[in-house]
Amino acid sequence: MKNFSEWFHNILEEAELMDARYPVKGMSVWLPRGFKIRKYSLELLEKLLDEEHEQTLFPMLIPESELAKEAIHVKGFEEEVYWVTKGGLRDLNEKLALRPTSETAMYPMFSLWVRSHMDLPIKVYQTVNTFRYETKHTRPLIRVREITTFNESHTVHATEEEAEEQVQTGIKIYKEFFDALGISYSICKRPAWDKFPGSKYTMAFDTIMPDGKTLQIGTVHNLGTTFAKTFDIQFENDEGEHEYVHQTCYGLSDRVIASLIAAHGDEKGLKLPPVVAPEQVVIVPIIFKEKEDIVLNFTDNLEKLLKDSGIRVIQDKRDMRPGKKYYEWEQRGVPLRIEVGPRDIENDSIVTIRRDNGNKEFIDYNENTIVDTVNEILDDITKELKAASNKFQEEKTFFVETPQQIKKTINKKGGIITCNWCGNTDCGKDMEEQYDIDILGTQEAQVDGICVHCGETAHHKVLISKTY
RNA sequence: GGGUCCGUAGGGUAGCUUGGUCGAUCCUUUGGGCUUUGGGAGCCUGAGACUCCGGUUCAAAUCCGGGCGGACCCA
Repeated sequence: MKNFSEWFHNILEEAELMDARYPVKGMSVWLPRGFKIRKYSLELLEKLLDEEHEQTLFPMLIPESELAKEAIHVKGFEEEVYWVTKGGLRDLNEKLALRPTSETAMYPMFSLWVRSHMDLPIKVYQTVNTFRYETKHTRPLIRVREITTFNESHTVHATEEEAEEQVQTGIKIYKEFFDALGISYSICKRPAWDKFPGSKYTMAFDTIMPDGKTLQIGTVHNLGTTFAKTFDIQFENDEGEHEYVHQTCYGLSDRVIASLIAAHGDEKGLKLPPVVAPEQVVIVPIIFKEKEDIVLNFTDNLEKLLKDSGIRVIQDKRDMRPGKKYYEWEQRGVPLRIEVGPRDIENDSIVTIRRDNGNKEFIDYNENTIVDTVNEILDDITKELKAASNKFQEEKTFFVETPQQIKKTINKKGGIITCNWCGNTDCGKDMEEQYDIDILGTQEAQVDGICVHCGETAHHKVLISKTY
């Protein structure tokens, strides 16, 4: 892929996922095919969350007074908040913010809900849209002004330990989610200057894009008691004393879809993991004059068999050359194509072509086993897509030991660089400036030696890259 | 915040320097018809655009000013 940016922009339109021509900067339209991918992705995620969370829905408007309560938090967002200032022709008494995220919408309510330790823990999530007035270059799904798909979980606990455990649970859920989609990732602790405003610390998932830059695709925050103190969320413990709660929150966004597209795509177009593909199988009947009925009878029957078993299948009977159909469905990322022509029917076989590796196979046709056969292939495609994505991220991750190597590696190979680091904020910010990169964060590791940048004793393994 | 560049059918473009030949080029898209179908077929016939406002001029897609929109670079 020569130019990822351009490829990404084009594929959204070519595969009929989104229309970015909506006349407001940073806002796009989900087209039916894109919306289905989004829907299947969300179903997968919400199923994982439902095991221990409950789904809720909070209002989109937040009064200025609530939004402004937590000083550090609001500072992190104030430059990108959209405001509603009028109701009809009248000025509102109090400005209302379009939620940039929902802490300040939810936590005043949590304060009402929590009375005793019996009310804890609370674990809720919602999937909503949020708004951020981005000033940098917007890009569909990656940097947008309306995040149309913002899945945010919020939990409330009696103890610090429980909150700490919940952070691990959040990470575990997201891992499972990304694994199911075959999206590779690295996890690290964001540096102090880049954590979620108001949080104790932030754990982040980053995936690597085809051009070597990384994209943040998920975050898990330990909020400590900051918000509890601001919004007065207290409970009565079993000794009758009031204590502040410990909170976490974690979220995912449209960027998951962006990384899904980026992780698996190639020059031909999308490669969709079967679990989220709007069409998992496309049947292309090869129709010759005088033999229409033979072929169509066969493919209609095949389509019904697959459909009845729950496979998302589409038969393409359009009056077009088969070649054109192949290109089109490949561009759209359908995992498996089945071709059936008169010749195959004579031989009692069908042709399968996998989108992930392009392999073409003639397989014997048996009505009783075809569903199993197709499911096996789809499962294998899922595995292969994930393996390929993980391999790419591994190959693009480099350990370096000198400042020269940082520059050289970033410029030549791109990707993620790991090295020893002192953990000092001044040193970190200096690195970001000097090497023109971002510090993603640190990972737990036994580190010997010195900081690659300042030469002090190293305490961490740090991840750095160019980012979106 | 500062700077550079750019706006021609749904998408991509030619024309602009040197105003007139533009009734605006080509590819793609798209309606209808014929024909055809094992990797983007062909033919016939239709559809579709000069970002907006003002100025200069006999004459503006083309020159000038402004608005709106977009891309990129720097802080």
